Order: sequence, then structure tokens, then C-alpha cells
Amino acid sequence: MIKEFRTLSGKKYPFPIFFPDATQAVVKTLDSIDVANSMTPGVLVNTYHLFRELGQAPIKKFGGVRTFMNWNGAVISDSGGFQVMSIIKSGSGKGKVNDVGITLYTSKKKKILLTPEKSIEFQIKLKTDLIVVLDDFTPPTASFDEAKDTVERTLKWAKRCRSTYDKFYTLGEGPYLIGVVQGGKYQDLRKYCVQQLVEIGFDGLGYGGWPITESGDFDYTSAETIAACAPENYLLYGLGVGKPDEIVKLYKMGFQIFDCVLPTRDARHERLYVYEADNINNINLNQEKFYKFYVPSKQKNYLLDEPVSSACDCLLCKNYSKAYLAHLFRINEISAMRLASIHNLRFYSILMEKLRENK
RNA sequence: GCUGAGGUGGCGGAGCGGCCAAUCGCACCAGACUGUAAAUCUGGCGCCCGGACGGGCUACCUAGGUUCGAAUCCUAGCCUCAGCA
Repeated sequence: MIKEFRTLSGKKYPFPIFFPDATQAVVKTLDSIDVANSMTPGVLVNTYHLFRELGQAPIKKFGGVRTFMNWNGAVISDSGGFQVMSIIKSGSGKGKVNDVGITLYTSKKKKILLTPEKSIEFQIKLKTDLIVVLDDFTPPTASFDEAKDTVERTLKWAKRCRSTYDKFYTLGEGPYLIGVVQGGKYQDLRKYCVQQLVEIGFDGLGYGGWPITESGDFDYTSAETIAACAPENYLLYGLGVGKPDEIVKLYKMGFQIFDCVLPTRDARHERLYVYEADNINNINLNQEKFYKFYVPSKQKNYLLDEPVSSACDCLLCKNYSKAYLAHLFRINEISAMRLASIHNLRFYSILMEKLRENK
């Protein structure tokens, strides 16, 4: 059983660990110092976005994304596999997927081809502490046969990813290499995918695909299948997971690594997370509902001279009133989103602390 | 005082005889957001019939009038703004 996350430079962070998404090497509205001050141990960057917007030259010049963004904590990278869904399969953008890789058209004349090999090579150049194989996303509406196709392609690509990784590192000595489990709601496919990935060999497995069922509930069944089938010494990573209560449940199943856009996106959209407790010590994750949402710019908050949460020690809660934050949001001031993002990140870092205390 | 422009729902601002309870924006209310093409998106927003549908009522400065029918046309009044005295 692995107890902590280690970085390439040898730093260690206890599990569970949550990585907010700094997709383009920045957590939106924050800088690296802000993120560090929210007690966030690491961030996630995205291969596709950096490949497209930044390119290789700055990464080479700075010797990796960490030094580029002056971040001292952990960094993990995603492969670009999720963009298969968010851009291509959702129908909102143009691109295609075939055995070669993923092609995304960024304009009428420009396109990007992301292959398993390219994805791994680029992630290795980013010098991130954990890298993820390129995978073929199983759409939530996929039939069994369609889901099986995505699993087979994911496995083929996983094999190529592993081969590419082996050119640079020996497994277990370099950055963590994570295989992604696809298969949608079909548990036999999930199980098969896990077994085949383990056959290839990885440091851990990611819970891939869209984890929300058609009725809007979190798909815990697939998470359980993955956790049950994975070897003891494997890391388990909930890709894009999730809401605080979902993380709590997956952690109990054995998942240790999480990343999600929710805390930062919600902050920008005026949804702040608040523990149902009067101070940090009294936070109880075993409560039925251990947190609630706070929407700052409601008219009823305009005059409130109190912190957003008394169970928080973030920059916002220690220094500013609800009334002031409401004002900042109302005038659409960037500081509002910054303070809210810092607050939500601190909520998540407290969540990790409490989970560690719980076990 | 004269001349010109204008008075529309919380605000700004369309409409200029029926399809108008009235486009749109802001504000307000509610909801969504899960490996970030997301500081975004969706719905509501005169009152009442519990909600939708449907219906009723009161409304476009005030008072009259024309008309089958008026926020829209006419008359008078009140008020605002601009220019000139």
C-alpha cells in the first residue's frame, strides 16, 4: 500500500491528494503563490492545451512546466484524452479519433494530431510527477459494442504509451505512469480493461470516462469495480473527481488521487463551499451533509459583516466580509473570483486533511 | 417666455392603431457546472387563479376623445431636457 505521493525531486505528500486543474499552466485567476497559500500540494496541467497554446520551446527553455510557472509543489499532467470527449464526441468541436491518435482542428487550416507516443513524450518533457496514458473516451451513451471499441483502443494506446515511457524511464523510477480504465457503465468491460492494463503494467489506474449516470448520480459502481480489481500496490486516481462527498466515498474505496475543475470553476461562478461547522476543528465528514454552498452576490448578503466561513482560514475568510465579497462580484471584479477560488481550494485542502485524520 | 425633443414595467431603452403584459440590456430570483474551447450556461421576472397550459384583472405621465379595437391617433393639462431670449 503506497502511503504518499512522491515528486520527481523526491518531495513527498501524504494521501489523499487533490490537484486543482491548472489546465494551461495556470489556475484561472490565481498565480502560483496564491495556490500555494491555499495549502494546495499540487496542480494538474493538460497536454493538449499546452501542446496547442504553449508549444515545446518554452518548456525546453525552462526545463519543464514547473519551473516555467514557478510552482514548487507537485504537478501532474493529463494526456489530452478527455478532450476526445469535451471537444470531439460532445459534438461541440471538430476532430476525429482513429487508431493513429486524436486529430483536433483548431481552425480551418490548422490541426493537431495527438498520438499516444506524442502525448507521453510531451508529458515527459513537461517534467510532471505523474503522467496519464492517452485514452479513448467512452461516451456516457455508448452501447456495449461502442464501449468495447473504446476499451480496445484505449488498451492499444496504453501499450504504445508504456513502450514510449520505457524509452525514457524504468517503471517505478520516473514519473508515475497511469493507465486509464474505460468501459462506461459496463462492469465486465471495466474489469476487463483493468486486467489488461495491469498486464501491460502501470504505477496506477485512473477512473476514466464520464462518472455521472444518466440520472445525474455519481457512478460509484464502476469506481468499486476498478478498486476491487486493481492490485494492492497500484495507485488509484479519480480523473476529474469530483464533488467533496464523492471524493470522500472514493477515498474510502481506495482512491488516493483526485483532480477536478469544480472548486475553481464553481468559485468563478459564485458557488463557494462552506463546511457545516463553526470552526475548522469541528468539521465532521461523517455528517449527512457536511458542507453547503454559499452564493456571494445575493442581495441579502450586501450588509453582512462576517466571514464566508468561520471554519476556514483562507485569505478571504480571514480578511474580508461577505458584504465586501458581494460587492466585488456585483461589480464583476476579478478579485472576487480570485478570493473565491482561493477559498474553495482551501476547502479542498482542508478536506484532504480531514480525510487523513479520519483514517 | 419662445422653439425643439420627450414622458413605457425597479433602472436604461425598443415599440408608434390589432400578432403587446409589451423586443433587448441591467438589476433581482432560482438552477446547473465533475481528467476546463466554461469570469459560463439555463429558466423565471405586473397581480391573481398552487406549477405548466389556459384564463381573469390592472397597466405604457394625467384627464377626456376618435375607433370594432389605442402604449401607439386627436385635444387639454402636468412634468423633464436642450437651444434661444
